[in-house]
Amino acid sequence: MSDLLERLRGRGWRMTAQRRVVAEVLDGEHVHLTADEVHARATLRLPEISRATVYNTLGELVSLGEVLEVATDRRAKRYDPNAHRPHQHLVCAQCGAIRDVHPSGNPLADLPDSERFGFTVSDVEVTYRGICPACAG
Amino acid sequence: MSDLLERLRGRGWRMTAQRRVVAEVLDGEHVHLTADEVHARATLRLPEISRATVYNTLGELVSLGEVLEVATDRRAKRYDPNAHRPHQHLVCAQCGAIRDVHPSGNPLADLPDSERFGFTVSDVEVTYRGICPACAG
DNA sequence: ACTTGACTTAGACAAAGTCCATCGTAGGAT
DNA sequence: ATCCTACGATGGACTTTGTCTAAGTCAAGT
Repeated sequence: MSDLLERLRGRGWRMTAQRRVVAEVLDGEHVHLTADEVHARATLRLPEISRATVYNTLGELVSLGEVLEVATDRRAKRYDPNAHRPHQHLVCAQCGAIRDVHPSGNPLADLPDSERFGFTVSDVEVTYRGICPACAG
Repeated sequence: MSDLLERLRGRGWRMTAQRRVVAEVLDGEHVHLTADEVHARATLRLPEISRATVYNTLGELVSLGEVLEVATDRRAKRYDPNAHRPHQHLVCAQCGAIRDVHPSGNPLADLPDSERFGFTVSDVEVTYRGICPACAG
């Protein structure tokens, strides 16, 4: 799926070997990688790529709306390449595994104006927590 | 409200000056403080209290279910003394301010069995994001 | 092919939190 | 009231995750 690369090129993204590799890593595996995991995988293809570049590129992809940042705790942020279809996350409290889920309903609509305290609310993030089948034994 | 201190003592918590001060700081202000903010306030009453002790005590309070940890991004975790009444959070994307909110509806019910992948789902955390009035100018 | 400004790099730096060896003390035992 | 001792506190080193900077490199338009 080099749709991603095409879209980026179409937006005037200057294409470099480093950016291509980072985009391909994210596009290739639909799992939720940390920045360091992206760096590790990128290094396999482009051994000299730097950490800073991986962070910069991930940040750009997030700004462009091509990738979502998922912060479930104070550990490393994870990057979710499934940005085009809205979804929420189901996290195993024991092993940390993450699955994309698609709940019914619109949680934004559940927050009445009287509970918005003057905020301009633009987004809602729902994290379900539980025990995955593997951990439940 | 030294209900908290009473409860802790009743549970066999060994009472020290440091723990009392941390518990009082949390119990006194129903805002969402970071560990460093708790430390700063505790230091006013007990100047020699260490950071490690504040971290340890906060961790114990969380384990005991008296305080909730709120990790909204990769900034510092915040500690929420309002653990007895279920609620969700509204976060300012700019300054990080947090408000408790009470949405209508039950998000747990919005996750159909077909989207649970065999997980035993026990909890859901909803974070609304936006810009607070102060940051909006 | 040249030029230029955007991109990359290594490493220093920073924020938040954890770990550890050692010292101190709360609270039961005497 | 004093003593004991296991539990708690301390400060500093360390770790993890991420940001910043100055200097070098290169993609792409001309």
